Amino acid sequence: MNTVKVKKKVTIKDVADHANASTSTVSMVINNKGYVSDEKRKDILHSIKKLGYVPSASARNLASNRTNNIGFILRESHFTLSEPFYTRIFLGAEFESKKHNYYVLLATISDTYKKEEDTPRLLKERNVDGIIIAGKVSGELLEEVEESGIPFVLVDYQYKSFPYISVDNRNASLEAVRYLLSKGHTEISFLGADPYHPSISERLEGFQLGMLKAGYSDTSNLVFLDEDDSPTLQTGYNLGAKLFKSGKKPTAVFCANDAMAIGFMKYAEQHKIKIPEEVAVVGFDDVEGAKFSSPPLTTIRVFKEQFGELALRYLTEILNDTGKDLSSKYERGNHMLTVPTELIVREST
Amino acid sequence: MNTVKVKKKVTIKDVADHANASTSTVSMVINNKGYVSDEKRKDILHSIKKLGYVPSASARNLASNRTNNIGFILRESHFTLSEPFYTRIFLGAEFESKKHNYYVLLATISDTYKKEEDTPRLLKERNVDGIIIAGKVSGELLEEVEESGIPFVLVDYQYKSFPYISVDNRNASLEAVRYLLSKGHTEISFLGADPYHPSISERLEGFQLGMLKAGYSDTSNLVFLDEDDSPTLQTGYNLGAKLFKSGKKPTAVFCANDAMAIGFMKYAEQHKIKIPEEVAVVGFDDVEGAKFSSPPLTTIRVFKEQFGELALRYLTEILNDTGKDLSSKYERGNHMLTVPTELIVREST
DNA sequence: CTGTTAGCGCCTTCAG
DNA sequence: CTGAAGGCGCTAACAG
Repeated sequence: MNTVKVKKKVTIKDVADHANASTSTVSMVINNKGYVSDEKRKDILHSIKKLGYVPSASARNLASNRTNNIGFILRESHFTLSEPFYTRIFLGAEFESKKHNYYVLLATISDTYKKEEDTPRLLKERNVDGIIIAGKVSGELLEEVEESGIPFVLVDYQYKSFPYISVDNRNASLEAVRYLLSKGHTEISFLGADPYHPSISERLEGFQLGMLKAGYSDTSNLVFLDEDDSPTLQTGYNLGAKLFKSGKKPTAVFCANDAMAIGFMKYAEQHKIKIPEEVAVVGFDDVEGAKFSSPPLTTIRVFKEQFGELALRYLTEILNDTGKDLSSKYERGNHMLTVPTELIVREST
Repeated sequence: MNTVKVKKKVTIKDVADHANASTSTVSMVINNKGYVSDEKRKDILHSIKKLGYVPSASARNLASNRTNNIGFILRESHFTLSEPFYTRIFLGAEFESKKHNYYVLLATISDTYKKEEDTPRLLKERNVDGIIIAGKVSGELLEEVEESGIPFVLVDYQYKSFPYISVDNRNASLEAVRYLLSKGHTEISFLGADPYHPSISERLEGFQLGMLKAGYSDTSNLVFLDEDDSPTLQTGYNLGAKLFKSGKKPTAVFCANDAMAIGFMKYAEQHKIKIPEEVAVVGFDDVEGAKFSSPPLTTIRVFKEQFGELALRYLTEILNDTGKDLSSKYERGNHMLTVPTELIVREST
């Protein structure tokens, strides 16, 4: 048995006594609710500090029927990716949660999610007030979450008309194209994969829009898509091969993401194609490796932490909905919030 | 305002009524305490399932004065490293936590920790039953945690005589040396940095021990240490330069970690030194990149997830200490648990 | 604007 | 071995 130093727990009652107030007044002060005279409030705050009072989470949760927890659900494989994309999103949420006095509970799910069986404990036990779901996950899980009635938001993924937060892919791509055009490029190729993924198709659309605005209405023979594969290094490499073997000679290539861009550059390097002299390359994401590729990659930076921040803020606003009409604030069509991006120019252009 | 589907909450009382038992009996069944007749237990379990009863965390926490949370404290910079070392440790803890019905609350702290000011909320609010601290963190934080009286354990770090879990560095290094010896190498060099870090010094000791056992008692001129720097790619590169310029001609190099090993191989590649023909290289950690280095690196795999698992299990055992003498189980000297390793042979040897 | 008073849902003695 | 009853610390009406 351990000898544990138990500083006798100080409760709300102790504070009330010390400040000559009632527990309910103290409660109001703590929760910033109702009206308390300035003087009393000051007394109470003083007593709280003096006694070192810290409210018991379980007690207030029990009484108020909240949990003060936000769930963050994520596929395990996404979490351990060496590119800490989702990790940063989580971090953003965790950081923001401090401001709103929530705790973030992380739940990882396997890639082969099975309804019921794999239901995250925090959902089963309803131990959260709201849920953030990051990245592509099983539709079954999403249905379960929706059925639970717990407010939730998707991040970097879309499904049905569920609320979500995404990168402003179209505008970002548009900016990239404008930049390339401004550097004098006109033969610009787009390399993509998994074109049915919303993010990818939006990036393609942004590309097409940018070209269209510059007067290039037909880009079809400049777009290279790998429909079967996902946008990886290898895919970029393969499409690079395909592109050059097709006889096309674009002066610039815009890739659907950094991984593909880096794969493409690898192909170029091995085939003595000089970057940026012969072909300029732009990626998308600004992954850690983009800075260290050779040459360092010009790309569109996505502010990962902001994803998490926004998601958390969105939920807290719903949860503390004081009657303001949130829908007017958020629903522009069924589109939700977008996180900003920034073009980072390095040496590949 | 949302229309929320509220499946009326089913409480322990509902279960008790349904099963013709009292709430306390139900409670006992849930918590596996006391004696309940088999028949009643079966009835109760049946009712629980039938009604879909899930105990309320806050209620039971309030009543039992526990939180059912384990805190996981980690430096933010460690968390977002592109090598998901700590992320995996966290994952291991999270995974194991499910078995013990705990939630894991992650708290990141900045690299410039300031007592009081930066104290993680979960500590301040005492919202955890136990704490896992991963990686090197500020001593101030550690003192605070100790003062709190909350049981804790360090992972991959040591401080004073606080309980910790580490890699079995000595044995692992010993194994690496034995392996190299078995391949006929005798001139084996050790490359290290930050030699005052416990892990590094233990690896060096393992190396020395291995050499000693094989009859090479003096390894001093085979050991290259960078005292000022940490074991990074760059350090490995630099020590490679130093090694070869020193005129030494080892046939094998054992590096304190993979980063250094990869840096060393980069130097070798640039200077046309063939690996493994001229120099065999062994690393330590088995980072993601080890598989993709050229050549793929022979190294010692550390089971990251097990760190988290062990840490969590250690805490739960302390927390549920039923009177068994834990100290006898854990304290071998002040040394604590170690996670196993495995030699992974690839093409660099 | 402040104090009184029920519970929130569960655990835990303590009789029976 | 089982049931009754009190209380964990706080919030939320409701009086005053």
